Amino acid sequence: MSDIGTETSERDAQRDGFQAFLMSLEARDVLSHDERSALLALDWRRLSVAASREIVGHHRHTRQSCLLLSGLAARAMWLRNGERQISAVHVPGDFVDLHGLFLKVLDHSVIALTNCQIATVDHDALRALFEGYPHLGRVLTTLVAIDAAIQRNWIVGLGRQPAEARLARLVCELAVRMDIVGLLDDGRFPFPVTQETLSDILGLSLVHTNRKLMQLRDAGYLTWTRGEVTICDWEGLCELAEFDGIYLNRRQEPR
Amino acid sequence: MSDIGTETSERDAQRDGFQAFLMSLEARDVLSHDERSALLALDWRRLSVAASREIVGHHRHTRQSCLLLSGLAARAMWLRNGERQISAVHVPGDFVDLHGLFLKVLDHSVIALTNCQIATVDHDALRALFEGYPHLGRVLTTLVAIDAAIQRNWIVGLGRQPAEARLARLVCELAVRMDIVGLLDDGRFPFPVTQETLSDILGLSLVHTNRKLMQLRDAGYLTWTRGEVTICDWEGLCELAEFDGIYLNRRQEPR
DNA sequence: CGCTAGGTTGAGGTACGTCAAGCTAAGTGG
DNA sequence: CCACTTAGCTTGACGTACCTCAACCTAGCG
Repeated sequence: MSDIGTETSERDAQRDGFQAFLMSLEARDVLSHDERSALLALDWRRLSVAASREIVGHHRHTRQSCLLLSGLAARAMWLRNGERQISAVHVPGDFVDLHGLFLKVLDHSVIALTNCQIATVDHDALRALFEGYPHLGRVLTTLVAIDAAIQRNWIVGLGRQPAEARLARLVCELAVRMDIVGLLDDGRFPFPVTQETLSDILGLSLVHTNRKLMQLRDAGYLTWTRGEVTICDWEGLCELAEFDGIYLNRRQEPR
Repeated sequence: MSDIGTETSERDAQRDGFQAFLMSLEARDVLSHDERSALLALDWRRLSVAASREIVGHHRHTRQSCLLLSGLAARAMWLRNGERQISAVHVPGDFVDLHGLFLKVLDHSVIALTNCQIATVDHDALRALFEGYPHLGRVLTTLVAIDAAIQRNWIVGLGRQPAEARLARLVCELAVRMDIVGLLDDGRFPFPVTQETLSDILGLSLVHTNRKLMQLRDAGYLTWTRGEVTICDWEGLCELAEFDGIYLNRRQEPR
């Protein structure tokens, strides 16, 4: 393909939903024009997934990874008694199972929390990209490492924080992640999930989740209506959650 | 250096404590002779760290990563009130902060749970290794991804399992990880940590940890004396913990 | 106008936390 | 060889954060 052709396809790709992904990458390091082009020139396959459908199945051998273009998704694991724990929430721009490139078999499912637009790419192509563009490979691997850092943070919340602080922590984290991909608008971001889903994120019962959520609302920290969270007291929330966003690595650094 | 020289240094390195690391890698994929040599030929710097000292500090810019040759270590994070949550336990052969190569700044400390032998290596050297040996780089990155898979498993335990099952899960996981690096001997492995440390791993109080531990002992699942865990009923423990070791990726696969 | 999914509220139970004490074994100084 | 100390383990009593069950309420929607 000619230079002009590449340019066009890059612009197309951006217009069509890769913006969040690029913002996520460029929040962590500077990408060269070549790197961006190579990334977008991969053979992405687009799909729509309806809310609550499975995006990636667990315990299956994977040959491709999946990028979330729009919508919300989550990693879910089930216990024998039917209880569910969500171990990650994915926002647009997240490469939801890039770790599948290394693990081959996943121990969890990825489910769509809302209607989602996704783009998948073959592992073979990704491996070639990593070899051809080592720096780009490192930036992508950084995403995997940030993902793990987020999980560490959840472990602290689940292990040592009471329900209210845990909830506050989640809201703080999501706000920053949404901001990174341009979806935070004046302290407001979309989060159209049920309180049942929320309770599976926080490791709480539905009833308790509801009570603590109302408590945060009544105390003036936030509002949460019609699938949208509005943060009213950012400082207060951070204080309550003991939130320090440093682990989200929002710094352009040579990686 | 000549071939013979390399051979010798490789053998020396192995004799001196890299066995666990190599076993951990080779449990996940086949390494070529070249790859093994290149890995061991890095400029490793050896250190001893006394129990309960810090191995890696948090919030500092790191320029090197640290391999655990012998002993036990843990990732720890503290809350304002002084409570501690441990988000990972490291066994010999673990590359305790390989993710630092990508993150640059860590959000946690790594502390020695026992006296430890460690070996550090510069990030520059690692980056060069990743570029020169892409496949080896992928195997190393697989370790980061497995580390994250372990964390996901902890999230499920912390969020949805009662204390007893959570404890059982930890024991199952450690047994398999110890086995991978050759430290499991007939269902027995060394784990000389206090119950206070254990409670910080499980997100429980010391007293409750003690009671549940005794319960597991009394029920004949295991013994835990003089810093050694002996599993008496592997099937039963797995059943109780709902443990499925698949997430530890103990399979030689092309990565 | 009735149905349904999701949110809210109340009452009572339980797993876990806290406080406080006693126990045990290993180390230390006389 | 015997106090004495100390770190870690064990036990009891009691408090609380969270869970369960069971309603009821509300807003959308056919």
